[in-house]
This record gives sequence, structure tokens and C-alpha cells, in this order.
Amino acid sequence: MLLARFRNLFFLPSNPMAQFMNPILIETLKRIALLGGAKRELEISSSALGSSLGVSQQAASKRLIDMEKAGAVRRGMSVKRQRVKITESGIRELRREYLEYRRIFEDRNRIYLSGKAASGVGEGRYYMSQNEYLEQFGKALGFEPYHGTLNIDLDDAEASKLQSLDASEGIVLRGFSSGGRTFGDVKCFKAKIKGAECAVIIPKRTHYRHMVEVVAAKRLRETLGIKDGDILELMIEI
Amino acid sequence: MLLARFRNLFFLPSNPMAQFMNPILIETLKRIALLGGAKRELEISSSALGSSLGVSQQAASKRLIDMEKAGAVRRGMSVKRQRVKITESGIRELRREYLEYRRIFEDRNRIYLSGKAASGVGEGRYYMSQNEYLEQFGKALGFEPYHGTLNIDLDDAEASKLQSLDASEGIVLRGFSSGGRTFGDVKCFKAKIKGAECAVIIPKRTHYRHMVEVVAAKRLRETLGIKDGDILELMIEI
DNA sequence: ATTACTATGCACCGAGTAA
DNA sequence: TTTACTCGGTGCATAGTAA
Repeated sequence: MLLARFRNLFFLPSNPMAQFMNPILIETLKRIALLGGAKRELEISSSALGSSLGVSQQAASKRLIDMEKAGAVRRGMSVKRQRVKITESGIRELRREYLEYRRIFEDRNRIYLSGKAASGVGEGRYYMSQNEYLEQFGKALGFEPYHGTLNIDLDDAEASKLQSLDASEGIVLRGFSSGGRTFGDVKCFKAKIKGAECAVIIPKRTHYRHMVEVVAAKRLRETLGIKDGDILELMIEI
Repeated sequence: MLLARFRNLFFLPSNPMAQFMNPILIETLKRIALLGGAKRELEISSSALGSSLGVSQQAASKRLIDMEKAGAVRRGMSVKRQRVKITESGIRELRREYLEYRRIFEDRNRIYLSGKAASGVGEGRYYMSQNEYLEQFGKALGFEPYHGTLNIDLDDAEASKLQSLDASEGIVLRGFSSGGRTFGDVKCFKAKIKGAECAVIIPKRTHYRHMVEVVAAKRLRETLGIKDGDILELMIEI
């Protein structure tokens, strides 16, 4: 599936180097940073770098060449010595990596989702037209939601993150009966999208799907200038 | 150089899995953690994982098998579904990685060195037998140093970290003349070794070498139970 | 639909070596 | 001593396919 590769590039527009930076080069870049090459020109032989990485001098030399081609480091070569410094672009790469690890260990109550803004009427929108839900929602979340929802379409891997919502109760809007129809409990989670406060709503008895529905006080499509197909980053608090 | 590999293992005794966890598997483990597999059993198909990693279903499947062999994940296989959870050992691996990145971005005023306790009389020890240095040292560092120094032997890569000390003035002990001999300025840096306060001393006009000399209020070899050849982790504040 | 085998090809590695 | 080339081996990748 070559498409997957393209999609990944698409998801990381601020990272033009990614296509050349594989995990091996990232590891090498990290090592150089740990040796001090992030802040200043580091004088290091390829054999010293190699032994620090647990690889040969030749392999370290090759990696330095590849990283230079990828724009992650700059080198000053003198006759018998090289000085290595990580570029701005290389630092960005490392920071991106760092932030991912930080999410794992520090943002344990948050889920970060990435998906496409999509049209289509979901159940959530229907629920948010019921006054009984709306009143509970206003009390619990502190704002009255706009009557529509923003749908976000997820691929399989992103959708699997929704499993984390199982463990958390979230904010429950109690079900009720009205006009002979029964409405079940609905789960809400506080969320943010491009910094804007919003909430994710999910029928409590449901299996996970590829769509999340987001509500906010104002019409997000307008306030944030969202068009169908835009890639959105959503942060959910669990 | 196969030796390099062994040395690395030696430097990381708390990481018995490292020999099987290459950068590719670490990357995969990180992705699984980001999808939620660190906290709970994650239900994810190998093709979804693959597309999230930008590799094929087959490659993702292989990586899962390899990680399971390495003890980094545990899997529950049902007929058409697998559930993946990162083991304690896998979490440790990720945390080790995380801490390295944190050092890069958060500990910008610290250097972490790893080396071997060594015998031998260095210049530092000689300097620390001069009262003029000792008095200045006591005022600046807040403790009177024990009359000996602990030497730490560094390999090439670790020694290159000492270049960071160039940029920083450190704590300068002024030179003087005594008995017809001239003593130059000496640089000190606050440091810690196994939690104990100490200091690194370096002649100001010197090129970097493979040895650092550490002084402390008490004899570190005794208080910390250090023998020649022990691997020591030293943290220097710059 | 899954997972994961086999076969084949590419990329990375280390040894040897040139400059 | 350095860096970095070529070359041959190996390990990881994907395609095809079985179960």
C-alpha cells in the first residue's frame, strides 16, 4: 500500500524531510544531539560516533552522509577532523519525536486524533436536536451547542484510539423516552480542535466506528474556516 | 568492531532487551503506544498498524511477531482479531527513549557522562593540594574537598561531550605563583555522581582528554562504594 | 475480511582499502 | 591517524498467497 506513505506525508506537512529520515537516521540524529551536536558544532570522528551507536565506523560515516543529504546536519570537514552540527530542520525532526514520546508518558489523559472533516448527518446531530439532551449538555459542559455537528472521518489506526474512551465514563447525558421513542445514554468528552473548546459525543451503547462527531458553541466550520476534506487535529480529554 | 556492541550492552545493564530492539522495533512500539497500547489491550489489525507506520500489512505483522519474541508486547489472538498490549519491559524501553529526548530538550544545562572509575594521579589532584586553590574552591562550591580525586575514564564519544564545557565559564579558581612555580586558572563545574554532590575540575588551558577528575567533600570511593572499573554516571551542570 | 508464510529484491552493514 | 569508497552478505521490505 503505497498510499499509506503518501497519507503520512500529508498528515505531517511541516516535515518535508520525513521521506528521507528513517528510524535509523533518527536514532543517529538523537545520538549526535546527546553528544552535544544540537547546540554547537561537535567535533567527533565517525569511529567514535559508530562506537557510541554500536555500529562500525563505515556505517556511521554513511549515516552522516545520508543525514547531510537529508538536511538534518551540516558538516565542516577539515583534513583529519569533522565537525557536525544539527540543523534547524534536524532539531524540528527531533522535537517532533520528543513530543510523541511526551504524549505517551505525560498526556495520559488525552487522546490526539487526526482525521478529515466530513459531511453527513450522524446520530449525534439528531441527539443534539433533543431538548432533554441539550439541557444536560449545557449544565455539564458549560455551553449550549450549536445545532449541527462537525464530523471527522478517521482511518483504521486513528479509529482504534477511540478504544481508550471505553475505559473512561466521560460525561454521561441520561437517556429518556419521548413520543414513544426511547433515547439511550450519550457519552461526552471535552475536546479541543485548533484551540477551540468543543466536545465529542458518542452514543453509549455503540461499537466504534470511523467517524467522530464534534459539537461546539459556534459553528466550527465557520469560526475555524474548515472545509470538507481538511485534515484536523482533535484533542480529547478522557 | 563487534566490541562496540558489547560495550554498549555493558553501559546499559538495565536493558536486557536492547539487543533485540532495533530502531525499527522501537518506532513500532512507539506507534502502538500512541494508539493506546501502553495502557490497555489495543485491538488493531496488522494492516491498520502498517498504514499508520507507512509500511505494508506484512511488514507490520512481522514487526509484531518480532516484538512479541523480544518480550516488548503481548498479544491475544482470536480468529480474526488480535489485541496488542505493551509489556512492562516494553514500557521501560519506551521510557528510556523518552528520557533521552528529554535530556536533549529539557536538560540543556546538563551533561550526562558515562565512564569507568580509574586510578592514577591527575593534575587535578595536584591542584587540590594547593591551599590557594582550596580556599577559593571552598568559597565558591561551599565545601572543602577531600584531598584526592576520583578519575573517570571516558571513551571517545563520551569525551566529546566535554566540548560543551568550552562554551561555559564555569566556576573559575584564579591561578597564582608560589615558590617560583606558576599555577594557571582552573575551571570547576558542579556535578553529581550517584546523587552525591561533587565537582569536576579542569585546568583552564587544556585540550580535552579522556579523563575527568571529580572532587567531593568525602572520599567518594568509600561513601559510594566505588571500585576501579565500575561504570559511573556523572551529571555536570554547565 | 483476517494473520502470516514464502520468495524475491532492496537497503544497510562491515571488511578491506584508497586517499 | 582520518573519511569514505566498493563489494559481498544479511536482514527488512513487499507481493503473492495459504489458511
